[in-house]
Amino acid sequence: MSDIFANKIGTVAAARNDAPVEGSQSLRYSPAEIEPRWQALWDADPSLYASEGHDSGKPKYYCLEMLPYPSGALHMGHVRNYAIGDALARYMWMRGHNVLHPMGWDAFGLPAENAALKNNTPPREWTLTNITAMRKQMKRLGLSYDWSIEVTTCLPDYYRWTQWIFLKMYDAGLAYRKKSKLNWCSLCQTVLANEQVVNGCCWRHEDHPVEQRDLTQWFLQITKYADELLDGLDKLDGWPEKVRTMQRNWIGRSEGTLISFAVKDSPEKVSVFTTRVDTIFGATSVQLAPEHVMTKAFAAEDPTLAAQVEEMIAQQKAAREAGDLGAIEKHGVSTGRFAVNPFNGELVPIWVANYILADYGTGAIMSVPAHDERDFEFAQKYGLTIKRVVGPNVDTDDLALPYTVEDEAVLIDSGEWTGESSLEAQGKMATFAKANGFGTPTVTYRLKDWGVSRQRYWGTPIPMVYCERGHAGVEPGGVVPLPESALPVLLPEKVEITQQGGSPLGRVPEFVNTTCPVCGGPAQRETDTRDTFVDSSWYFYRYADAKNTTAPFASEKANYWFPIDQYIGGVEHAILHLIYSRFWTKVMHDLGLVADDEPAKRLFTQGMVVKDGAKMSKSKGNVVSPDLMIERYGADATRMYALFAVPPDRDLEWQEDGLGGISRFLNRVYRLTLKYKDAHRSTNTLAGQSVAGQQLLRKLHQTLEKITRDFSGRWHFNTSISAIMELVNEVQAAEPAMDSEEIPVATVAEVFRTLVLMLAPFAPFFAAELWSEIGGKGVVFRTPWPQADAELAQDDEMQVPVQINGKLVTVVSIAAGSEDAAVKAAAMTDAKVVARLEGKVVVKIIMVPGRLVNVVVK
RNA sequence: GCGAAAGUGGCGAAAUUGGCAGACGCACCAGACUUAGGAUCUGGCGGAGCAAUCCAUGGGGGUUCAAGUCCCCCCUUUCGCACCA
Repeated sequence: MSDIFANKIGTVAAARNDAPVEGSQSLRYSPAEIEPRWQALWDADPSLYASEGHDSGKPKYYCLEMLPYPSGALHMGHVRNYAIGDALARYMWMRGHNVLHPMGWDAFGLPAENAALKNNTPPREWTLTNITAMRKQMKRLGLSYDWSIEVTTCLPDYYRWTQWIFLKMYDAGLAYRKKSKLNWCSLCQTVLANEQVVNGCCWRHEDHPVEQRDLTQWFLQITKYADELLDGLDKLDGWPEKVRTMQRNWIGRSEGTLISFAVKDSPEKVSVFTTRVDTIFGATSVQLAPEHVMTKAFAAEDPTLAAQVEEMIAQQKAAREAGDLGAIEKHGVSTGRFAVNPFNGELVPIWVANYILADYGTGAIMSVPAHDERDFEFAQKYGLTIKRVVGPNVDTDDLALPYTVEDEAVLIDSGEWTGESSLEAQGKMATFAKANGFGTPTVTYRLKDWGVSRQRYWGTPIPMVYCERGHAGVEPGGVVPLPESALPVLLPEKVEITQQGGSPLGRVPEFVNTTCPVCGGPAQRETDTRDTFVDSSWYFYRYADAKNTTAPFASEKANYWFPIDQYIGGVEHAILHLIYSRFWTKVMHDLGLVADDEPAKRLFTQGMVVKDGAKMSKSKGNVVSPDLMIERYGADATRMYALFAVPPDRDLEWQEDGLGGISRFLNRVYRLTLKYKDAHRSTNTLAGQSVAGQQLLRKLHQTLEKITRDFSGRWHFNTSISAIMELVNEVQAAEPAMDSEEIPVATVAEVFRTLVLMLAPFAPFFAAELWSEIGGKGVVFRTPWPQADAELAQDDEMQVPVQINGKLVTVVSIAAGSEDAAVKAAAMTDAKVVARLEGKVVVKIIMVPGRLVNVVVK
């Protein structure tokens, strides 16, 4: 490839018509001329960014940035994300890796339908047009994606396999249909997963509260993997702690006990979930959620209670809609009924309370006011009994309540368990409850199964039909999965999209009406489509084998590339995409499709791009267009600025003036490189080295060391780039010495060659241009990364600060590697030090080898 | 309320292990060159002071020969969670 490429370089360079005047101070590099020229060249060679075979002998490296939604235009957040990924991918190539660096489109979703309504353009057309525009922008930015394996989730060659995996999940019992209460966004006209509800509002409409609706929907059984998802987090030490914590909280695993309380004068029992069974002797009431079945049963016999519960539910709904659930005051109402504490036979009143969540645990609790803050608050309000049963020791009298400590606490007034430690009692009492048939140790999760049905058009059709008449094993109207041979279930093109409720596909008879694949009788297709987060849960596997027409991918190919070595994206996906795709990977692992059970070894979440202190958004009017920046300063400068301004994990405050600085820097490099380009052709390599030459080489190798270290470690590209700037400042200062050849020509050549290579990951067009100018062989970003020479980087002198009582007095210069005694002598004989020591008594002298001398005086 | 991260010049920031606070860049100031340019080059640029020197990393305490960095308390900002029994 490189030979062909070198020829192309020659052709283009020769064809250029604006050869700059060498040595001119006003020489300016023109990104507008350089960048499109190289872009055209790269675009014409699809093999340029393609990964090599598995037998390439190189270590593999899978570098992945999160795929965008094709909204129509890249924003600065994208540019930043991709600039980071691209620098890394190019660097890994130069370090001799076989790199997979793909890009695709998360192309299903509601905005396409909204656009269709607004502009009367079909979603498919709108989406594909946007993809074309954004792909062009990415190319303009010079991003090194392998476009031959591009993945577009809304095309049948992709969603066919999303359907296929769904069928596998159905077979494995992981996909099921159930009626339940679901979050409904009236603006989106569809249900939402729990993960898509933010502060009680829709994730797409931040100020619009979701409603609860009873619907029959498809679910994926992510809860089956709750423990695996949780335990897996411990091994993901290449993920930010913040993301791991968010996922742990989201999963919300909680170990406890189910305790069954008998209801007085009733055959019914009420089951409560508690993590503190050790406090059960202090239970002074049972609290039911307003939506609890027993609440309903009691209310049915008691109109007053029914009205009160009704009001409670209404109030809660209002609070949710005001987006202020947290502020709602606890209140409740007694049912007049009693439950029996199975541990001591005590009768406790049954209440209904608004702070009991219907969908967590059993929707009922035992209330222990002395040892739970919420129960305490509630009991105080209603004057319920507060009975203390745990304390630091058995004799404690005065104790501030509620007392919620469980480590180092012991039980009081708790029958045969009195005096036991809380933690031990928890185990023993659960066992006792189980042995006596009124309790079970239980684990509860906050995580709920993932509702994936959406009442929208622009999504992956669900490959299921409902057999009208039914047949053996299937009742009339029952679910029948389609066979693999029926895939893909194509999304019909001509669909009227309206804002009215119900799935748009339901209004397309040709789609709905079909035949049952088992009995051949009439059947109706499922008309909901799937949540787009399903599409993006496995897209990165498809890159490994994007053209496969007989399977989602060949396992052998996926197993070569996975896990992803570095995944880069925004933190906003911490518990959406990133938990779904972990789940999906575990499922595919269990289905035998992939070897690993985690998709990505390392995750990096970059900071936001902000302007005037706020996230860029159209509504705030503070959006900076990448296209405009490229026009003004070029893609290289724009990308480099995004990396230079701030470390990649922090928020970036966009300041266009800073971009001007990068542009000037590149200009300087351009002028200098061209001025000395003849050095690369010089045959005069015999000249000896001079002090000035040695100094320049030292700086060069120090810079190289630093950048190499930054790439493998902290990714502080801002300091990598400032190190290159420092180097260039020194090169510029050395101009006279280079002109006079005091610095040998061979050294000049080495400096510029290395400089261009170091710039290649950050400014690819620019580096390619200069590489061709200095006669570099092959493609610059496939050229091996230069090796830093530790010996050349070694300083021959060191600057040792000298302090008196910790305050800096002077800095002494001394030969590098000098003995401590010599450094001490140099410090103590320094004129400034001598003057300051006059009349003082030296108590001791602290020597930090190679770093500092501190003289402690009295 | 709970949890996490952060707070350093006019601005973005740097300081790898407790060891010269402010690298690099922006803005600004002065100068040079000029067929005036949003070009380039040179120098300056935390505060006070003529200077020696002193003060300074959100505030207050502490540990240490030495603290932006470690410990304690407080303030502010951002993010996440928010009755999860």
